Amino acid sequence: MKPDPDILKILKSSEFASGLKQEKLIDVLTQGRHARLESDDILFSQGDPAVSCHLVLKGRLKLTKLHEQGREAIVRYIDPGQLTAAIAVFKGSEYPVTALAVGRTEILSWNRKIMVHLMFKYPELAIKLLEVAVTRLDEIQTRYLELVAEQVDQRIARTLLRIMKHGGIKTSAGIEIPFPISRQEMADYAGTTLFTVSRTLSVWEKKGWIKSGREKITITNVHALVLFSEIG
Amino acid sequence: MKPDPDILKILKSSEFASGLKQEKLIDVLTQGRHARLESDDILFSQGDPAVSCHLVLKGRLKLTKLHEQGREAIVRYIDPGQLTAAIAVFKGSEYPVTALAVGRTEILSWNRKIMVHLMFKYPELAIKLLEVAVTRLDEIQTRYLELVAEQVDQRIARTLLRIMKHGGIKTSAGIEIPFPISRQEMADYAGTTLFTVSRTLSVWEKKGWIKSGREKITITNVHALVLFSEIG
DNA sequence: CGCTCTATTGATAAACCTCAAATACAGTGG
DNA sequence: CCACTGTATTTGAGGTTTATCAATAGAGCG
Repeated sequence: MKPDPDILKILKSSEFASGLKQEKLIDVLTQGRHARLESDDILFSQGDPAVSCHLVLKGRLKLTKLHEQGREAIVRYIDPGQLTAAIAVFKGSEYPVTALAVGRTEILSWNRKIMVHLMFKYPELAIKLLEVAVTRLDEIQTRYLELVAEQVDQRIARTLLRIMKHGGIKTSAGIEIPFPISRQEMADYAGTTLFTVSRTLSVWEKKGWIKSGREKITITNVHALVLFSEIG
Repeated sequence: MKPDPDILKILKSSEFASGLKQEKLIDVLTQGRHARLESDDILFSQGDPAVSCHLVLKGRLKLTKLHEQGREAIVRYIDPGQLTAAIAVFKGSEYPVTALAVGRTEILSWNRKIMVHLMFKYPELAIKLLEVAVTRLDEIQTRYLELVAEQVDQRIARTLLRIMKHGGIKTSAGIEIPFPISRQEMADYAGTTLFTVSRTLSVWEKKGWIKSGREKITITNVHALVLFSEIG
């Protein structure tokens, strides 16, 4: 079976397998399983037995975690070249989050058995994976601290900037979020309510920092927003 | 150099090296560096270059993360047999947290070079380390969600139960926390203020769920507390 | 016994959530 | 092209939770 050169290219520059030699990359690639997801497809659900790791090739995954009493938190987005569900490397676990496709999304997946096999074959892969896990750990710890220490509007600013980094595109008007994002989603990401998000965005719009519409946001003054996210 | 049999035993049952064969364990042990810390000694500080991983042999480490605007969060405690600072396996990073000894504490440390060498030599070590990182990730994600979704008193209940699990000891009166823990520390762990913790504990004391004194807590009704932590 | 550090408690205020109602927007089918 | 329908969003009022501040009490230590 010939490896798809496009996929190989993404794999090569991914956080998971960058640095590996060509032949190893091809081996890793051919042992994975390629899949396409439609928008809002659920790749896996919180509580399912964790069987596979997934690398995003195109599109985006949204990881959410649900609390018994109804509230939902967005854990993070997984962009092209990023890996998720490293937990699948260990048996007996369940996915702690739900993964949902944001727009049409392509992924490459490896099940546990293959993953463990690959890691014993190429220890550098295990180290890469470890690096991914540690990075994720650092990020969520930072967000945890922000949640404890900062006020809502500051957190909303950080949220908006994070979403921006996860795929904002430059336009003449500023930096635009290219996928639909509701106030509710922003609230789930920032740990607040859609009302508070709405109010806060209104204020920023009056200040000229952003332009927003229905499920659409353009940041017109990144600098001001960054400053605010850091100083409050 | 002969390995200390006591340390070998702890290493053998640790989350980091359990499952390894004796000779490998000895190899891992002898490449580590043993150190003793006095109470409140700082092992490493947030922002320091991350050079070593540490396994706690005796005692306990408290990991805290500091926010610019003064507030501090307790990220977790590291108990005997547990490992911390996996980040040290990668170059160019800094410790994202501060580690402080709670009581006299003994540790076994490996620097980055040795760690990477060991992981290439024994890939199962890399997988173990990955498992540790993933477990930590899951824990902090859960706490993140709790912080978003639950009220203070519920979080304080969870905090107390977590501290209990990290080394509570059974006495005739109930389960006692054997190391001094202030209201401020509980607040830093639960993401609130010492005043709110004090008030909440007072209420529980009146209900007969706990007995508390200066930097000392005994849980007399675990069941009630567990129930409350889950239902609110 | 006095000093210092921790804890308690009360009063007050700020931040933020909840709920309700009105409004804007996008897509659909006539 | 336009009315219609279902969401998404905005905005206001009011209430709750929890932080903040201040003052007091208690515990341990030399």
